[in-house]
Amino acid sequence: MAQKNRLKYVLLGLLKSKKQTGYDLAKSFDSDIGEFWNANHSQIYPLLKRMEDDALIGHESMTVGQKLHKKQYFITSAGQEIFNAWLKSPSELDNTHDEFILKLFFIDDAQSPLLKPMIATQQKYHEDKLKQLTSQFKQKFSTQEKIDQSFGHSLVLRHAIDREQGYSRWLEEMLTLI
Amino acid sequence: MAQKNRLKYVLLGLLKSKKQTGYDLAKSFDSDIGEFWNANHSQIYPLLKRMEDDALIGHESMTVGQKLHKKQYFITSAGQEIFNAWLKSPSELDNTHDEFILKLFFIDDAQSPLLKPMIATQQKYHEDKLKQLTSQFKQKFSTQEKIDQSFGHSLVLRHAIDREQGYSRWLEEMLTLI
DNA sequence: TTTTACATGTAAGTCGTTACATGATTGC
DNA sequence: GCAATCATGTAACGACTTACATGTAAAA
Repeated sequence: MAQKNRLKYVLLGLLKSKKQTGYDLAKSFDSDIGEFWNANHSQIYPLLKRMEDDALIGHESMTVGQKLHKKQYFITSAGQEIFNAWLKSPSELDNTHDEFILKLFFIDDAQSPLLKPMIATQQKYHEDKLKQLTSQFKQKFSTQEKIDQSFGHSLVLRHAIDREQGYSRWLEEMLTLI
Repeated sequence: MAQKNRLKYVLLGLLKSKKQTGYDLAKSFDSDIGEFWNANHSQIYPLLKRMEDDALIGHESMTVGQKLHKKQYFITSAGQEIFNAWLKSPSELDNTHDEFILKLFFIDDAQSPLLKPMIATQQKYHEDKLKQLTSQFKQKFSTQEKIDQSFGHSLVLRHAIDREQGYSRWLEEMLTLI
């Protein structure tokens, strides 16, 4: 019953490249992957425990300094297997929950005074986003070598950039229609 | 604590134009608005009750045939007010949960044999989607008059079409890179 | 008459967010 | 010494999905 738990696969995917603590994993969502997936530590820690119960991951305990305990999680072969199976499985697409789009749907009148300010706010938002993504791409993928090393990541960032450009074009076009 | 409840505003928005039963509202998500928002009747019925408790909506009971009871819901002035306030409030954007993008992120190697079939599947999906959206647009907005009557809805559909076109272009470009 | 659509609910479970709670280490 | 960051958890709650449950009306 209920939902997908794709976060499980995200965590496996992140652990595939290196051993990490729950804290490290949580941080990944602030940069990198945060562009299209999110999770808080309060969701991550319990899930890591469940995944360990299912033998998809394991951990090594470490002590840093005098008494700070860390858990370095790693992926097991069973984890590798279900991750690979997931990669090969059919993909689903949940609809974006874009509140601006939702509001727009309900604005019947092209002359509504709400439209222009709403569009302006969105333009600002998506232009900022575009700038941010573009600089992120330049920073992360400055050489062909770096692209080759994280090919999928580069494609995904490229897509995010395309998406923002498309969004901006659409907003621009809207203005000509009102 | 926790989440947005934008569904409340969707229901208010739908009730703004006409009185409807819970069943009617649930059906709206199969067509129209379903393109970018979804809800099941099991979520809708309890929410309608709560909204009525909050005096945002009311209902008239009707009997169809011999004994079938219907509840025709309508929006109250309080409901109108909070709906209008929502339209004017800042909009948030939840990230798309696109499983294909997520998988792609984890594919480091441009030579991975997984890539081509994954892309092919996505191309098929988004081409079909595009065709479906295009015919929907033609059917719903065949005249300028119809566009003017549901201006926001037309813009939203246009956006969905743009999005699919952009997605397809990006997939096409990916193929040239591998 | 039989199937499809109309119509309304409840139950159980997972997902995800916000808040609560605690403590150690490192850099300034 | 103090602030920022590292580090790990739990609690409460709302959102959403899937399944269970029931019955009527209209159309084929």
